[in-house]
Amino acid sequence: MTTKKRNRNLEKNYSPDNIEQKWYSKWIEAGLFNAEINPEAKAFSIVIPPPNVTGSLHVGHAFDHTFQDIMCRTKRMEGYSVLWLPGTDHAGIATQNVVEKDLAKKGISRYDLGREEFVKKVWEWKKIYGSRIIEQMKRLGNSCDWRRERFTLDEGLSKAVRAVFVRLYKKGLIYRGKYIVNWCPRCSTAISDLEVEYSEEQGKFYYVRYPLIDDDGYILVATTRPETIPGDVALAVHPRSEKYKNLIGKNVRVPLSDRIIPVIEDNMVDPDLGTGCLKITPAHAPDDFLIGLKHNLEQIQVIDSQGIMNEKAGKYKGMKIEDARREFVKDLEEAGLLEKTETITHSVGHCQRCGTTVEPYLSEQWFVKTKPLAERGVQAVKDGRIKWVPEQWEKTYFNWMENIRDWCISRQLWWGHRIPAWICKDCGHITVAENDPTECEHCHSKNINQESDVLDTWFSSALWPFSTMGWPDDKPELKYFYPTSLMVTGFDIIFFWVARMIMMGLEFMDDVPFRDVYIHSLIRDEHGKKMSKTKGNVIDPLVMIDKYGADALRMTLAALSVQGRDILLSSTRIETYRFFMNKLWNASRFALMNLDDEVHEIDINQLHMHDKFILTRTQEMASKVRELIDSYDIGTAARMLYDFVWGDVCDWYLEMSKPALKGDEGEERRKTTAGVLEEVFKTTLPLLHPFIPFVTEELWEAFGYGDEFIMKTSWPNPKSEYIFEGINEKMRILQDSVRTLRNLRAEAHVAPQQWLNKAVIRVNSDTETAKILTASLNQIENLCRVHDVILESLETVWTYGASLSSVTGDAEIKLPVGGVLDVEKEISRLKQEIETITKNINSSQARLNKADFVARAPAEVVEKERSKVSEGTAQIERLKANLESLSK
RNA sequence: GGGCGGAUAGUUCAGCGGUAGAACACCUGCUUUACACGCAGGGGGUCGUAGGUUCGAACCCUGCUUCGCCCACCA
Repeated sequence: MTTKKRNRNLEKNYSPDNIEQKWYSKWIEAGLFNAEINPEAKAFSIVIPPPNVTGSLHVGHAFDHTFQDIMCRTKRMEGYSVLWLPGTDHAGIATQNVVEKDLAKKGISRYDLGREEFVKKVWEWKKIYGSRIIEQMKRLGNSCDWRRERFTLDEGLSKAVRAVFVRLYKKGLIYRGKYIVNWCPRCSTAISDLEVEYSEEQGKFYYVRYPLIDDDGYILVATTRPETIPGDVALAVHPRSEKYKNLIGKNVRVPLSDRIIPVIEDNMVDPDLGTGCLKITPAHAPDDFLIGLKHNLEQIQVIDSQGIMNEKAGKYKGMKIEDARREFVKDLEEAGLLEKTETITHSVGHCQRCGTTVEPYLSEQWFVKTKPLAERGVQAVKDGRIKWVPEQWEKTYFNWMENIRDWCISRQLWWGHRIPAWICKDCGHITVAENDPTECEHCHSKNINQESDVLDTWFSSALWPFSTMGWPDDKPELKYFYPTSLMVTGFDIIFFWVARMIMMGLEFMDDVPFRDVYIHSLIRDEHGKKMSKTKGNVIDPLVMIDKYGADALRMTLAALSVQGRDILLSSTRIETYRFFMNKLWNASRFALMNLDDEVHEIDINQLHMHDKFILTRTQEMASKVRELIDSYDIGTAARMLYDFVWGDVCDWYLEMSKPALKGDEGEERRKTTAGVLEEVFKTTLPLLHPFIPFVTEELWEAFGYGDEFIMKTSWPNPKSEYIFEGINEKMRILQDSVRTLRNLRAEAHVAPQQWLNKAVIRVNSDTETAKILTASLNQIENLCRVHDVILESLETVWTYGASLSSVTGDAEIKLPVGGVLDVEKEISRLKQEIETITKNINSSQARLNKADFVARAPAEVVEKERSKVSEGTAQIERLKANLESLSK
């Protein structure tokens, strides 16, 4: 005989406040999140998508983390050795911008401080905000191995970044060159194609005349950027353009200047766009740049890195782009060179971080040659080495990877991994090395300077799955936990991050970075709007945790999670799940009030139908929830648990167990019922634990199981001795009868607490229904608050006087009401009921009348229709008999 | 220009081939000793639209309407 130390003094209402903090500290103390290399166990690993150190955790993170935590906790319970590796991202531009903004408040610019001082300031910022984010993760309940926390700019990762850079460079997969890049004049740095966000905007097409040399007339060119005309070096037309064929090879004069430029042909020109003639400005437009290279044209830069016109722009020097444009157009007009303007909508690129209009800018930059890397990445998914969930994202991935362009990785910033390249002032040679060189590797001059640019922040993120585990050193962690099992992230960073991790993982580990990648939807507000600080519709997870508790927030996010649809979150939703915590708490409180210290065995022979029902359902939950979680469907799992606890356990089982627990059914029944209750909670709490870790741990202890943390228990295996075939269907008959009788009570306006004297259930005595109901009469009396429920055959002569009647299945349920029956109302109710059933019979009959249906539909479907007809017909007969007796 | 996703009760969403479900909101009645963070009951939907496949369609296929997202070098 075992006994447990139960805590029967639970507060009446659940309060998460102290409980969550308490358990989190205990878990940490006990080292329960620590990932250990255990050759005996299978590994399960996740590296966290490192949040930016720029701010605080938002509800999107909370969702992301809840999902990962549910996976990790479940896998631990399933016996895996689990690593959930946490960390944060230095977030290059984003962080530099916030710190700069912060400094600007004090009137300081980064140039005032100088590079070294400024970077020091950012590190100070990182210290404060980075640790704040970590604290927030802990409040959520994240079961990360904090001993292994990493930062994308820490020493180990810097080593990895350098190693990767050098190896890619030596392999020819990183190159440096002067190209047109996307340039943010405000951030004063190059950005990658992905960091440009396009939006449709109103703009103007200026139709400009380029006077022909040696000929009368002019060529008309449509441009949106007249201020770049001083940078023009040619006009281009399509080689097969009828309109311009004979102008190829002629020369024109650049408007408002003396420069003469040629008319060339190039098939990149779209003859149907604008006037069909394109002005070529290689320094300020990507296409023009390519055409310029092809035709060996000069690159004349007229706008500088700050978006200001330079000396090549002549009189416009010093003007901002917009001002220069206005002035230039005015001058064109005065010179009679502007034919017309036309309003158009075109898409304009903006800097992802600051919204400034992006300029195509010619500059010296570093690039990753992505094609060869991408090919392997595509192959890995095609081979099934990486699985996308939901699968649809595979297409998006392929589409991008198959059309990938080289990745501009250099940033003219101060915060980030400085590019490990040293440029020799004497011979110009570039030395790329993992360790700081002291001399030029080519001419051995000591006169070398390190490249001042830093790397795109995503460059270091791309290495995250292996750099965090000690690469390039040969660490046992790498062997054991790499490839990681799962990557959980949003679709917004599939290209930025997921694709690049795949490429880098394959290149440097020769294996995929993760087996499965789960892409979840975005969290929006209750109206479907994207949450943003400016809109003021942000739901702060920390505020929600303070208000409702972390468990409630987690359960909400889990239950709302659906594949392929945005998630709309509101605080009333969280409230619903907050109520669920209380429900679970009180159900447990009830159980504890009725459990002895002694743990009672379940005597199978003592079980009633509802005991068998709840035992069976409990075992079903153990296997179903596990299956759902293993297939990443945590939404269904959470909702199923919610319904099970609230519906099956609380609404039905706890109510039905009351008489036995009170001792009304004898001591043996009391003990067995206690045993069932114990089994239900001992199994269900662990199933709930991954979703709501805190409250389940607290209850686990209250039940007296606290010698071992619930976190450390194994996932419950369904026990076959507690699975009773067909019990759910049997239970349904009881439930339907109860519902029908309760409905009659409500019809009769009987107050819920009032006990009625008598109710009658009439059913043929040799039926299954009769058998089930006979065994459950006490339960029905109890659940419906009727002192005496009488079961009698349908043939028995009716002797109980005026009554309300209804039917369910093959039973008729009657509630005698003495002389107070409202006959009129009862008649119309019965008629209504007859009508509904008749409609159902008719639709079933109509189907059965079709030969095709009977011939082609599966036998069981046909049989179901037949029984619906026969049962319905019988029900109508009974209802009609009741009607008749009323009409008399 | 390509691609993807959504359109189901007042609202937010499940369901994805066999007679429409949940939560919230709403209505009726309740201090039923686990829980008013609750209990019991109820009203409310021709499942965007037009066709097709099928014995049978909210569910599969095709067009259309509509909302949203992503990609692409419209000068």
